[in-house]
Parts: sequence; C-alpha cells; structure tokens
Amino acid sequence: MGPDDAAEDLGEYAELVLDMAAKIPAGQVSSYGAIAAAVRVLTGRGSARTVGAVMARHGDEVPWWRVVNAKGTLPEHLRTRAVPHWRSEGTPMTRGESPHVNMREAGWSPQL
DNA sequence: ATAATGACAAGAA
DNA sequence: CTTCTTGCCATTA
Repeated sequence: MGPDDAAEDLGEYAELVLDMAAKIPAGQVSSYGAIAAAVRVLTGRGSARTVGAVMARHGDEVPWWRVVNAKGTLPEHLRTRAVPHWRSEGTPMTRGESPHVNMREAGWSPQL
C-alpha cells in the first residue's frame, strides 16, 4: 500500500457524500444540489455535478434511489430501477409514463 | 496547459 | 410540458 491510497481510495469528499446519502430516511429523497451545498459548507469544494460523479462511481454502496435531481427524477435507465423502490417505500410520486418524486412532499435536507 | 465528459441546475422561450 | 443555453466543477484524456 502506498502512503496515500488508504486515505485516497475514496477521499474525504466522496466519504461525506456517501454518508449523507446513507442518512436519507426511507420514503424520502434528497437532491444532488442539496447534498452538494451541504458538503460545500464542510469542504468548500464540489457541486451538484461532482456529487453526481461520486454517485456514478460509488452509488451502489448506498440507497442511491434516494438521491435524485432537482426535478425529482433520474436518467431513464436508473429511473426504471428506482420506481419499485419508491413504491415499496411509499415515496410520494406522480403516476404516468415518466414517474417522478414529489420533491415538496418527499424532499429531505441533509443534516450537517 | 487545453478539451471533452458527466446519475446536475436554473432560466428563457 | 419540451428544448436550448449557461454556469458549474472534478475527472480523465
């Protein structure tokens, strides 16, 4: 092991993002932007896109379906897999062709 | 150092 | 509702 990989394999930034994602209550969701804002207070870095990059790489380690975009949706492929979870968790959402989460009811603010 | 790429966001039309 | 434009910032080539 090199001198910096143990602390480097994830990085504190990714750690914080995943921690917050793991704390989102079932039946509720948080957004990339909200998480990014919270992590920015602690680290001074990152943005919604950066959080997205972390989720793309490590999302499978946490309840990724509870992290959605500001519109309450996810890209086509992921949304298909997320709907069953939202349903079983009773997450407030619309019905129809392209279902999306009702952010006003299901939105959750990351705890610092 | 520049350029292209994303599980994004907000505003304009 | 959709599509387009700008801004965003870490990562990768």
